Amino acid sequence: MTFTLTTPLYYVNDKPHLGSTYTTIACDALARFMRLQGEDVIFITGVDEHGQKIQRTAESNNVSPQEHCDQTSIKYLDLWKLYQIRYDKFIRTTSQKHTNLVHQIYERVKQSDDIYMSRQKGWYCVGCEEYKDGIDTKDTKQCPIHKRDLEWRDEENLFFRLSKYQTQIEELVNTDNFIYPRARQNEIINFVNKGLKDFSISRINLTWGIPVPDHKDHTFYVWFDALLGYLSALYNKDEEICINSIEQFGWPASLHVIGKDILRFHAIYWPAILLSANLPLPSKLFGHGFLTLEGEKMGKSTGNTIDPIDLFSNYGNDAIRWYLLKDIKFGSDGDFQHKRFIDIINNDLSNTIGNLLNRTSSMTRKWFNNKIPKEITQTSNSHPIRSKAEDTISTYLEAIPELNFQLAAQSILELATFSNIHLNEIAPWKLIKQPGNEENVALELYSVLEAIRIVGMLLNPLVPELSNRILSQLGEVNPKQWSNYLVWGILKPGSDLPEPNPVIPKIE
RNA sequence: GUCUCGGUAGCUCAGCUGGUUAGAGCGCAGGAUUCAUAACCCUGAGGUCGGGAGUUCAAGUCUCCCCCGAGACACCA
Repeated sequence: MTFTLTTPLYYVNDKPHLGSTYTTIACDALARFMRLQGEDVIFITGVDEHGQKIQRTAESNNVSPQEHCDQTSIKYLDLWKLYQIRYDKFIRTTSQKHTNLVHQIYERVKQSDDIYMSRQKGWYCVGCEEYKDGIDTKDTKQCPIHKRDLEWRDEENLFFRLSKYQTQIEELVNTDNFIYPRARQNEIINFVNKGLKDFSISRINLTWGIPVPDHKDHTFYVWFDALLGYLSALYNKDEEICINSIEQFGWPASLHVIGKDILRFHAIYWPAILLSANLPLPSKLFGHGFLTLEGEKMGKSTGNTIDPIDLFSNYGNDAIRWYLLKDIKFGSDGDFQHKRFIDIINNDLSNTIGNLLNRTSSMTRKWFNNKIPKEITQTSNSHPIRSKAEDTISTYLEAIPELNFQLAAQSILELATFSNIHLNEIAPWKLIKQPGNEENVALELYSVLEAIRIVGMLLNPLVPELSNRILSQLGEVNPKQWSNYLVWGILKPGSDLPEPNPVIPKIE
C-alpha cells in the first residue's frame, strides 16, 4: 500500500511565489513524516504548462511557449532544490507521457459515452477568459470586473457529461473524511445539490494545448489536461503509459493538497472524470488557505510580494519552514509578518530548543568527561521528562497525519520548554557542587539529553537540516525509519558527546 | 441578493455538548539566576469575549437583529 500525495500542478505563467512554496513545504513535511513511519511514499508535484495565458506571456517575452515553459519550470525545480523538497515525481504537462495519458483517458471517457460535441454560447470576457452568466438580462453587456464590453461567442466545444454523475458525486462529497477542512465541505455540498451541469473540455482557437485526437482544431481545456497530470506523473517513461497498469504505479492518490480556490474542481470534476474512466478515486482532499503579507493581499500589481529565493538567502531553509508550519494553521489563511517571523525563530529555535541543547551539552561535557552520562534505569523509568516526552510523541503522531503541523510543532516546543523548566528547578549546577550527587545529576542530564534527541527526531519532517544538526551534536544520526528510535533510552551512556555549537543562529 | 465561516488581551490565535476569579505564545514591565546562544526560569500589567436585545439560576459559549472581514453561488489553472 503506497501513500501517494500531490501538490497542485503549478501554473507556470510566472515564477514561483511564496504561496506555492508554502504548499510544497507542507506536503514535503507530510511526505517525510510518512517515510519515517515506514510508508511507501510517492510525493508528486509538477507544473501545468498549457493555456492561453502562457501563450500570451510567451509572446510578450518574444519566446515560444515551449521555451517559456522550459525556463519557468526550471525555476520551480531550482526552488524545490533550494528548499530541499524531496519529491518523487515531477510532472510537466508538456511532456510526451502526459499527452499519451490524456489521449488514453479521453478514449476511456469516450467509451463511457461521456463526450459529446455542442456549442458554447454566451457573453465572453477576453480579460477573464471566461463566459459570464446572468448577463442576458442586463442592458449593458459589460464585464463586472474589467468594465469592458463583452463579446458574443458561439463556439463548438466538446463536453463532458458531468450531469450523469450527479448521484455518485453527491454521495462522494457527503462522505466523511473526503474533503478537508470540514468548513469547505459544505460549500461543495451546496454546489452539488444545485445540480451539476456538463462542462466543456476542449477549446478551438487555442493552439497551446494538447490536441484532441479526433478533432483537429480542438485542444483540451485545463480540466481535462492539468488534473490528469496526477496520473501521468506516476509513470516513469513514455512507454509505460497504459492506464490498465496505473494501480501498480501508486494510484489512487491518498491525498491531494490544493489551494482552496481549486477545491471544487478536485472535489467534483476530477472524481467524475475518474469515474467515467473507470479508475479509483483519491481518498482525501485538503484545501489549504492563502498567505497574506503584512496583512495585505500579495500581488504584483500592488508590489506586495515576497520572493521565496530572497527569503531563503536571508533566513535559510529551517527558519522559513518552521515559521510557515508552526505559526500558520494549515487550512486557514495566514499572514506573513517579518517581525513575527524573527521573533518566532529566535524564541522557538534559537532560545528554547537551541539553547536547551547547548546548556545541557555543556554541563554534561564539563562534569562527565565529554560523554553521555550513565542512566540509572530503575528511577529513570518514571522520570517526569520521560512521560512528557511520551505524551509529546503521541500528540505529534496524531497531529501530522491530520496536517495539523501547528499542533505538532507546539508539542515539540512544549517538551523543550518542559525540559528547560526542569533544569532550572533541579539546578544541576548547584547539585554537582555537593559531593555525592553525581549519580543523580547524571540521571537528570541523561533524561534531558534524551528529550533533546526526541525533539531532534520529531523536528525532522518539519525542519530536516536543523534536525540533523541537533542529532549530530548528540552524536546521533537521523534514522531512515522511526520504529525503533521513537522510544525512550536510545542514547548510549559512555558514548562521546561532541562539543556544542549554536545549532541555529539568531536573526538580527 | 442568498448561503457559509470568522470578529476573544498590543499581535497571532485556543476556548468541546452554556457553569468556579476568560487562556496560550509573542510583545511589554519587573524579578531571580549563571549550566547556556544577553540565553533559561519566575512574577505582573493588559480583555465590558464586534454592538444590541432575548432565553436561562447561569452565556465568549444558545436565539434574533445590526455592524465589520473573508469565502461560495460553474468553466476563476
